Amino acid sequence: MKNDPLVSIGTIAKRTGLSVSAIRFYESSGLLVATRGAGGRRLFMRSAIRRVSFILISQQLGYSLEEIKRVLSSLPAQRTPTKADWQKLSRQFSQDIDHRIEKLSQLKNSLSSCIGCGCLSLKSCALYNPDDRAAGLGDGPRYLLGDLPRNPE
Amino acid sequence: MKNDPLVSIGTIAKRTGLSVSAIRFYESSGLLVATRGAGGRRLFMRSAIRRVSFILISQQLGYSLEEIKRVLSSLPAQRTPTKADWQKLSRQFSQDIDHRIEKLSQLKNSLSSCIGCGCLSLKSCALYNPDDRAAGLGDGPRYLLGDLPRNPE
DNA sequence: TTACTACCTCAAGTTAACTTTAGATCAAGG
DNA sequence: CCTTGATCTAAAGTTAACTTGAGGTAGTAA
Repeated sequence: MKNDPLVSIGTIAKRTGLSVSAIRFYESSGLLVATRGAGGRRLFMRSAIRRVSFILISQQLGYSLEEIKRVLSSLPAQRTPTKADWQKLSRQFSQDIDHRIEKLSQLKNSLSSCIGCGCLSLKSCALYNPDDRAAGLGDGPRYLLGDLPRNPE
Repeated sequence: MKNDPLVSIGTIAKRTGLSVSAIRFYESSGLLVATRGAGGRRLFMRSAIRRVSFILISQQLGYSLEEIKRVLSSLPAQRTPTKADWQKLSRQFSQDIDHRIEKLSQLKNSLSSCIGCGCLSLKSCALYNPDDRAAGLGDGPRYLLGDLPRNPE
């Protein structure tokens, strides 16, 4: 049993720290695949544990389940993914992490120049108005960090 | 009007890129304070723009509105915050950013050692089982990255 | 005067990511 | 044989963070 290639939902839950219901939910959303055994019970390949791990890490990086699903769809659902399969995802992941680190560094820099300026002068604060330090122009919308808007009104 | 100390909700919306309804929502949740003018219209201090900026940035860092509210509660709600007021928050923020950068770097390291190991051997993968590289012990739950669980079942 | 446009309130709707509840099945242990 | 524990399904509930809708007021432009 210990080395059975197919494991129960409870095992996945214990090994990943997730709830059984969450794993059921992941399966029903198509993030995981399971065959069925006696009495309709889900049977997962052991590699599903790794898949769940990947999902959890991705979530911490801020990906939605939909996005994760898209990324994971490049993995073979049927056979156990190979080294090369994971390597591809990992490289992509690594780049994304670099991206995030860079964004955070930028944010930190903006923040310290903001401390410098005292965060009081709206016209010169780098955090408030990053593209427009020298300008003092009109008063249209100014987005923060350059990656909004999110405004549909 | 341009330098009026009190501004309309529409102005806040334009300057922050947020929707009017979101700002209304923030006020009703206690994240922003407004007085009322003619016909019950909200009047915000100009400093509310900065406050909203702070909220947006914090959200990008993954804080919930509740947490942000807690942090912002250390700012004076009535008078316009001073340089020192913002500096305190900024320093705290900076530390948090450092923290996140460090976590991401760790993640990236784990990831590359995982590429090294091929992500196939569950017993030796650093990402899968960071605390337990040498061990090969029993099969209790193993959490990722050391900061779960989130499992209430 | 008639349109706009910006604003108001209150209630209900939305989406993501799960959890909870209720009622049923099934294998193993005492 | 009976109970316990793990599992199942289907449907409804939950929380955060907003948006949308309905119906109304108020000031400004043609």
